[in-house]
Amino acid sequence: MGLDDRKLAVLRAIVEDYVATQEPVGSKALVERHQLGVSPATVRNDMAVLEEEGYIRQPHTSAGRVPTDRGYRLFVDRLSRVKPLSPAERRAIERFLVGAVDLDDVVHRTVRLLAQLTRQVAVVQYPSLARSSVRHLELVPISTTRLMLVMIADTGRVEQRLVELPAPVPADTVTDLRRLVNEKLVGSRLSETPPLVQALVEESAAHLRPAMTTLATVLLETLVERHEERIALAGTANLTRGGLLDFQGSLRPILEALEEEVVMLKLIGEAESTTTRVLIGDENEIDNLRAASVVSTGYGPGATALGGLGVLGPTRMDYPGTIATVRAVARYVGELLAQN
Amino acid sequence: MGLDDRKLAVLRAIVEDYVATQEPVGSKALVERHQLGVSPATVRNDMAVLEEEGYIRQPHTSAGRVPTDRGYRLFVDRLSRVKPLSPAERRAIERFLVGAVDLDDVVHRTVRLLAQLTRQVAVVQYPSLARSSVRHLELVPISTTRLMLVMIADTGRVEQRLVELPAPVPADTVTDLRRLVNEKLVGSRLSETPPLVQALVEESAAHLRPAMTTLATVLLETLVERHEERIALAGTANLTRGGLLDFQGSLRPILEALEEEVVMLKLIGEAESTTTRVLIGDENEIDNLRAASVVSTGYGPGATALGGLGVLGPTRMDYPGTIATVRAVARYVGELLAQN
DNA sequence: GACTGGCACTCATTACAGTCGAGTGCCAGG
DNA sequence: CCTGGCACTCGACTGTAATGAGTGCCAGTC
Repeated sequence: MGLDDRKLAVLRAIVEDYVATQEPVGSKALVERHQLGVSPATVRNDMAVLEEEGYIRQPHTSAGRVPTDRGYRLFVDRLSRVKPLSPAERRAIERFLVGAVDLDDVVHRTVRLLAQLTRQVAVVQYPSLARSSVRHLELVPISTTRLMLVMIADTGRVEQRLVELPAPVPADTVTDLRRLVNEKLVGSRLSETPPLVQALVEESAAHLRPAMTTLATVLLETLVERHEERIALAGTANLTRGGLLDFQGSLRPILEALEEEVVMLKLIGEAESTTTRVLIGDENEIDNLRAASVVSTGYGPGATALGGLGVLGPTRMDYPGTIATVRAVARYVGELLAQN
Repeated sequence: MGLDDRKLAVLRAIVEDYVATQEPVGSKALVERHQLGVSPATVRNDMAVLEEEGYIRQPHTSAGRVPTDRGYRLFVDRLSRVKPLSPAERRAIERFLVGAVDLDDVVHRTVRLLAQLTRQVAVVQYPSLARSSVRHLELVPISTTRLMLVMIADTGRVEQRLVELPAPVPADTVTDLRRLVNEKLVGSRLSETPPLVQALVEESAAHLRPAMTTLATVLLETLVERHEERIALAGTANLTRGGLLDFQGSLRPILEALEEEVVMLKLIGEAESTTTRVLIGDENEIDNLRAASVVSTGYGPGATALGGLGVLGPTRMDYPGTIATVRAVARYVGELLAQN
């Protein structure tokens, strides 16, 4: 497959023009707008090759060319230069994230910021519980047979669960329970707690045993096993930009996918590290998103990811700009969380 | 304005047919589907009157009639009979809400349930902080100069805030602070706390004074004053049902409005009681929602509302069914929260 | 006075034909 | 290997005609 430099330049030009104008681009328009130094006819020949190789296609015979998913892929991998953020964007990021009062606030601000900067749909995963460690456990008596268990993670996440005790327990028993679980569990990663919890139950004094057992069950079942991951969304209105040309006419499948937390988590939460991933069109494993592209990355202090974030938009998107923005936001959020 | 019984029957028939078919309804079709006992010509005369009074209109001269917002209003106020829930729906509600592990879970399940049953966009407000009372306050030391303040409300809501202390405080000071704030504030409604907090600061011993002051500031500023209200959304994909006929072609304004928490809160969170409100089309004060209708109600254990919930859909919606569902879900949620 | 059948009229929708032009593929020549 | 030229394709647009659902009105009937 002989893709010489000029053919690549043509592909790049096609992608850039198409992203900008949203209209199929013809050979004549190309040579006018880009300094390719050759005639339209030559470009046409190059286009024919590019089409044969599957990088571009014609919507209909008498129309210009449009990049295929494969074309975008090549563009992203080899043709796009990193686009540095504008000072304005840089400032926007900083300004947006100061003054956040709690984790919820940080996440909400982040997702809105991301949606605003990229003008696409933004998704931010809350710091994963599985990768957090326990900072404090609190037991608040609701009644004599009910406790509220509150877990505070080092990332700032707070989860609460109602615990129905098998028998009434006096206040000082609650105090004992609280002391014990904190002594044993504080500081350890949530994924490492099961044996510790087990030990807690076995070592606990007889009068604490029943309460401790139910407590342990709630802890393991609702916090560790089905480690609740959460996400925040913003910018769905951006899906309507570009008329209904993007997403082949219907927003339905996209909106459906966005509402499935599980799906979204799979999409942006899989990353263990802070590398950036780009999924273009049908590279997507989720059928509903075959007409969309996703740019995602992990964020966290250092190179390990606490969670993922990303944006979703039409395959016809400004990849260099989007990638730069997603990375920048992730870095800022990572720093912000590291401060806590 | 002589709207005799038959004219009202005609209006009802028009609304019902139009909601069902989504197409302008003509005089002939009407007499065929409903037992009106008169000829099409007579119906036409009635229609002419209804149109003159502004209850229906013609999209174009040679088309059938479509209800206006005013027509829907009359229908809702005087013509619709309450539609009892089907046993299947009743069961769905019960099944959906058991097994919720915490407040977040309750809210998420509720909003999804509502979206599913009504096949529209559902909005659920978290129990309002302003109307909650304090169940417990916890202070977790992060470092010697940082505390995490965790407030647990009687509704199950948990809020956390970071407190930056002016000077390092030893552990037993934190214990003192914790005891003091709990003694003073537990049990009181959040809206009543300001004087209590004020008193706390003034009465506190000299060595606690500085820490207590900042603590009080955080409490008042981030929890009481800008009482953070939160909402959950679901079912946005339902906006795309009915093609793009509803919402006059663009989902844009609707999606934008849905993302503005403030707007949504105003829409569904204003109700102080558990009465049901129906806003039809341009009765809506929010411009973006002039093409939509909203059915909302307050929910809570008794007649006072802890928060609001509702659905948003096209003006052409099944009002009786939607109203019944919204009420039923609100009642169940109210009961569920009362159990905590 | 209220209802009805009949009839002329309106107008969105659909189908069809024709024109236009952007863009292509191919080829012969430099 | 590149280029100018040329025939060709086909979507977009325009204009016209046919279709038919639905109406408003009127004269006649109960």
